[in-house]
Amino acid sequence: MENLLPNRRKVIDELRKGRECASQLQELLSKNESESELAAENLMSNILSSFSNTLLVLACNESEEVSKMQGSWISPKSEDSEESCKSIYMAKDRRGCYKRRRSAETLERDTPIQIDDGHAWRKYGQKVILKAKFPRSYYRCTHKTDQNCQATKQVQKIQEDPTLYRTTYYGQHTCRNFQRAPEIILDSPNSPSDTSMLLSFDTAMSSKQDQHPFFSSFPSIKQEGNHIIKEDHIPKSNDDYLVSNQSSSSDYLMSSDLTTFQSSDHGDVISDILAGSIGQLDDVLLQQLQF
DNA sequence: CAAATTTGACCTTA
DNA sequence: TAAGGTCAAATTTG
Repeated sequence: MENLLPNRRKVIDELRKGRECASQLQELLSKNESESELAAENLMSNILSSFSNTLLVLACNESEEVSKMQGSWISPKSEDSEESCKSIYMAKDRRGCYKRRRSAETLERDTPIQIDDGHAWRKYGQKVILKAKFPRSYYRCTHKTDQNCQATKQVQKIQEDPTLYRTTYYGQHTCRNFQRAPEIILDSPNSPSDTSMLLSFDTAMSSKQDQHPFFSSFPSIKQEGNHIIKEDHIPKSNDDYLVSNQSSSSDYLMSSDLTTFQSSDHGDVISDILAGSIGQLDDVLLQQLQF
């Protein structure tokens, strides 16, 4: 719990300065057209992202409530939340008897690499999306068959920033996965995320099942499809053309607790920030940091 | 050999 | 009808 840095404020300050500089530099670079500058500009984007994400993480520690939704989560349920239940008819008994997306419980998140969210996923499709540079991959829970777990997710590389993947989660995990947790549980500092459940207001979506609808609190050892922990390269299952030799530092995003994603208004704010340009980050984020 | 991925066909929705 | 989501046979992987 007390993992707050003693001089956290200073850190934030420094980060802020750094990001400000990076921001200015980016501005400068954007005025030139040469190719090398384009590359540099791209780099700047990444640097800015790092700053921003770090600030977010720090902001997470600020308060428990805030922490849960801010782990770089993006836009809670964007779907057509209103008319979601308009097409209930499930077709013939044939192959395409799948119904449309079940509920509006969706969640997006951008991560530097394909993050391991602690669940076992099985890839079941990949599509080229119109006007999108990168294909979209479809995953369902590995336990769809044996436990009828309905959770799915889609992963797609973000066009504006190919170093990031946008993952959209649908449905909740109803599966119980016993095999992957044990060894990691030893590490206690994470466990408060369980108690955080108690803070969750929306009993609506937590219907007696797993406490973390989309994620478990712990990183898993392996994940099908996209293992992020493997040694030298990231598998190109999603046909990533880029090298993305990111560090494995994505762990900092792991503590997110979904249960709050629709209960807070911060979620929207943050999502807008991250989804859009990072330049606006200062205003809102720093407000939330309010130091 | 079982489980995971790939990939084109099939299905639904707008 | 086009675009996106899913299925499932073929293929790959461990």
